[in-house]
Amino acid sequence: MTETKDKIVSLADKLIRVKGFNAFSYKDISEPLQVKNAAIHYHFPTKSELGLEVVEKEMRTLAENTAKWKKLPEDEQLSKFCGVFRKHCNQGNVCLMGSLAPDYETLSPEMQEKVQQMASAILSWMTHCLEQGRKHKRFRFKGDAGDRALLVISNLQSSLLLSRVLGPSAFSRISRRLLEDLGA
Amino acid sequence: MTETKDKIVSLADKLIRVKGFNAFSYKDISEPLQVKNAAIHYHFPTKSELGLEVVEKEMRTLAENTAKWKKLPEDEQLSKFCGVFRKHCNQGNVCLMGSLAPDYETLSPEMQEKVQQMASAILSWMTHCLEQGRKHKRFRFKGDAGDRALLVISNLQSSLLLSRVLGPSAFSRISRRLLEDLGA
DNA sequence: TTGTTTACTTACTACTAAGTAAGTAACTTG
DNA sequence: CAAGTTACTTACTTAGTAGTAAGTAAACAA
Repeated sequence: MTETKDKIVSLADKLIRVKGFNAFSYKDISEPLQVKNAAIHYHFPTKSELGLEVVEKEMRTLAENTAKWKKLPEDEQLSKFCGVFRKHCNQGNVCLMGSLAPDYETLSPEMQEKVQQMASAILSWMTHCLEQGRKHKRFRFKGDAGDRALLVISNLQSSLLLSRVLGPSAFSRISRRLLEDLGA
Repeated sequence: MTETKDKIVSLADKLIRVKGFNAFSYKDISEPLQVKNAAIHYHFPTKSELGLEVVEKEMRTLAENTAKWKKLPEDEQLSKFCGVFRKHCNQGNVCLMGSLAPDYETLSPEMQEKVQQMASAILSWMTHCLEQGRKHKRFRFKGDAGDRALLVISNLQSSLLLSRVLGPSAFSRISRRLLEDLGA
């Protein structure tokens, strides 16, 4: 991948998180990178294909991270996962899911499918993490691990959204309560 | 308020929830209502003013509902509140906060302030509900009621977003766990 | 009855969006 | 060294977008 192509994807990622997929334009990318909008179309013929690459990159990052954390105790794995969200919070970003889910109905079928895949990947990792963590007495919680995973993900996702509106304390209040509830 | 003006606001509300504030256009309103786009500008000179009216209407509805529920036990109040979200889920809507928070940075200062007010109103109602509910032994939970209120709101908000992507079971799984956790 | 307001329409402007066709300079490969 | 490929630019099209100025028919008010 060329330098420019990388920069386009990174900037698109940032723009999706800050402004939303439908609100950013090619000008928001071409101007700061000092290229013409046709240069973006050269690398990504359509906006949808650019969006796909952003989501795919995020999924690769998730896979890399979880692989890296694999040998840690589950409570520490979860803590690392929260750390990714904290970092985004500090940078004024929301998570990709939190940005793309509201726009879901306006996305191309290809992007819809990719977003679905990302959601499933996150959910299955979190489910596994909680399940194993409970088995290893790192977590204490009631009910199905899959249900609990949905709760944790939804809390982290919304904490970034609410932080936008209510200030960054929303994130820290939510994430702290979350981890305490799990007995982590 | 005239009939047309009412219909414009209702349709804008639906469009914000389904497509997002930046993704809907005046054509999405003028065509189904069989008026010209200038008619919308007559009632709402700018898109921002239309958005403000949608949020204000939502805040009035919230105030009406909570007033109506005031004498119910707190667990039933919360159940009614969840019912509003369930209804939206069934209609394929997300909540206004869930739709407007990701677009927050692209909104006019006036809309940003109004969205903030809405978030504060929801949070303060939920906090009061949980606080009183715990006092009246209707709820059991650890920690500050305000923190818990943030968790509940963030779960409901994200449950609608995730339902878009993962199907409506996400809502029911999250809301069921939520209520069980509170001992409601 | 005349003047004013309400609720629009007609016809338009200024702008921005994504996307494309053709050209080009530099690098790579046989 | 020639041919092709890569990574763009130039210049453009098409199709929207929010928003506006001027006109109008009907209802209402003095």
